Amino acid sequence: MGERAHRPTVKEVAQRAGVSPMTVSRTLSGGRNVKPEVQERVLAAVAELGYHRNENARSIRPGHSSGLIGVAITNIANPYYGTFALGVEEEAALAGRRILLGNTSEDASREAELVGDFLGRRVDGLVVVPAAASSAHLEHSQRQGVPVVLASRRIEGLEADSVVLADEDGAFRGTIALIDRGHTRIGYLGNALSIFTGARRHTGYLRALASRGLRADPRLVATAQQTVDQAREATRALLRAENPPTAIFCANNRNAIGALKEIGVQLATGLRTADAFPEIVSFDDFELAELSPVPLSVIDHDPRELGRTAARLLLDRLDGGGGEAAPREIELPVSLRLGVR
Amino acid sequence: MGERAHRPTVKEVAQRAGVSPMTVSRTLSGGRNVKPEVQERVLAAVAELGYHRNENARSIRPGHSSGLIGVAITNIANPYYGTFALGVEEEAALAGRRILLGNTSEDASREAELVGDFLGRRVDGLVVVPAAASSAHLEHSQRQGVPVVLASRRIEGLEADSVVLADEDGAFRGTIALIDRGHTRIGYLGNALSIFTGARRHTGYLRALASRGLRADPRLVATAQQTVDQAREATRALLRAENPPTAIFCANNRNAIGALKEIGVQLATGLRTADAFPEIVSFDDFELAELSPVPLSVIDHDPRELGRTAARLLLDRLDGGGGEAAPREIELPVSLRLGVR
DNA sequence: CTGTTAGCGCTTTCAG
DNA sequence: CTGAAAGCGCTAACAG
Repeated sequence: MGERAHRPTVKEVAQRAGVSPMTVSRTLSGGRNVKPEVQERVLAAVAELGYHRNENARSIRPGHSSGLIGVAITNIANPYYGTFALGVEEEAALAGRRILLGNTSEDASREAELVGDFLGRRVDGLVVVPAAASSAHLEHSQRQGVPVVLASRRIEGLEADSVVLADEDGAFRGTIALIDRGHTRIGYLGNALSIFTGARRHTGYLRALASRGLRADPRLVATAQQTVDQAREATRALLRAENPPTAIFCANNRNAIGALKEIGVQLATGLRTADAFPEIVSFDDFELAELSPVPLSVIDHDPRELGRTAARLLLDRLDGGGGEAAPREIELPVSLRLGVR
Repeated sequence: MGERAHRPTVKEVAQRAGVSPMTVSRTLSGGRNVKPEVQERVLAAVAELGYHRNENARSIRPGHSSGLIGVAITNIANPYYGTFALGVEEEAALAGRRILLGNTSEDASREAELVGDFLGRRVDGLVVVPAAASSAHLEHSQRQGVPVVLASRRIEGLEADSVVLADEDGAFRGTIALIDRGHTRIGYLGNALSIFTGARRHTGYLRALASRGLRADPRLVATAQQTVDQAREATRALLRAENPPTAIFCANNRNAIGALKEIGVQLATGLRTADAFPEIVSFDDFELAELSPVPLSVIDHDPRELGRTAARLLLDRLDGGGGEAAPREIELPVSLRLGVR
């Protein structure tokens, strides 16, 4: 397999083409001031040897950059973030850049480590879905001239470009939709309020209730679920309550999927019919939403576009010369799709 | 934001600590042969300046490697591959390595480009879900001493470590299960037969039919769907056929989800009841499978484990000294989960 | 225990 | 149009 474990260098290419390393370098950088026939010889040597410029060596020269973008997300396995990463990757690839991907598992110290590592690899910039509100490591990055773009979540007090969703607006409208359909006991399943989106969506939910003169019942609110299984468990608890909700607002797809799974399983026992179970609104669309056994509406948005936008914000700052411009804060709209099922 | 756009170097740290660059270097590499009190001074300077070793500069020194693993997958947006990437990332992180991620969109030339770029960045190795059977660029990588691990799909004639699923076995068992439930007209939805998994799963399906004396009806076989929407379309065509199938074998999650969506939508019209629709077997589990409106069985496996295994094969070759060992070909078992719904 | 020298692969001067 | 020299940030190897 790796018999001839050797990566050719400029020198070897030069030797083979009978020129100096500089001529090879020039040829590979566009060929300005190199006789066409010499270029041909160089290119031939490159092909024969299978030469690839060492980008790491290039990147240590002053002025040159690594062409790398560090991407730190909280959970690649969530298709939402996978799609987000795809958006970043696409846009980065268009600008000739590559992404370094790391998973933080929603862990702040892991994120700090990751950022440190990224800086060591001389990334040109960072796209981060922050795991927590701590920002020392991100400020550090900025101070070294490595811009940071926050995606999906902002951090209080950190001056950085950011792109987030209209969380509160979406949650508000979704909850209002439930109230309009006659519900007054509306449960809430979301992630921790300490998380940016968690807090904003919860606020939207509360504001909707208040705007219609409804009082929130804290016993119907669960905000600690990170996984589908935890969401199922929370749903089970909600359904077992004395006076269970007739509708549930799910603040993200993990929770909506957990709720629907639990409802599906309980339905399969045949003890109760579908209309005995709560109607659902989900922040985040997800696959097979249309198979929901209960009425379902979805607050829809495009994670890929979120990724693209984050990348574009970063690339603008890197290539667009706007290195010192004021932070841009973008809020992407969401759309309410009623009665997906 | 980037006011003091400056990344400190060893020299500056050395100066600040009143030592030579070598002492800084030694301290950062474990501190062998450096007086503890001097180490402290160095570490203090590092912290004050926010110094990070330039990994790119380190990696050009002989013997040192980049610590990067190039990962080329066909579609990050598919949660299956997202989870796969997570597995690779996890295992790489345990070995102190980072992943460079690229998306090929199932496009062979894009894959070749990506591999070239990865080589330029001096990755230690490659994990590839090959988009096509072409392997020149991968052999090239191996020749330069950069090992390649193939995941999910193998390439005929390429000597490389690989980890794939028991595609044929799974498809065989899934199809047999349908036959055992009395079905004789069994449709097939899969991706192109030119794709490794496509061919293997199709073979398993055919072999199952043949083993029970059933003849495959080519009009019930569709093998060109890459997306959920294409799968829906294909399902619609199948259901509209003169003598429609009473069961469908779906060779991947895109196709199963498309089929279930189409069935769900048709059911919602109320023209026919659920038992008028075909029973489904899906190769690949997926979220909300339990909400299927028709009986569903699943050929289950763990993409994260696939990713971990691929990474481990690569790391073994890199760190385990087994640089020249014969290629290892792993086939992960799959499990048939009958009656998920 | 610490510093000096040299050179990794590359490219920006500066001379031809 | 082409090459020689110098140095990017870092660390083996060799003094001391």
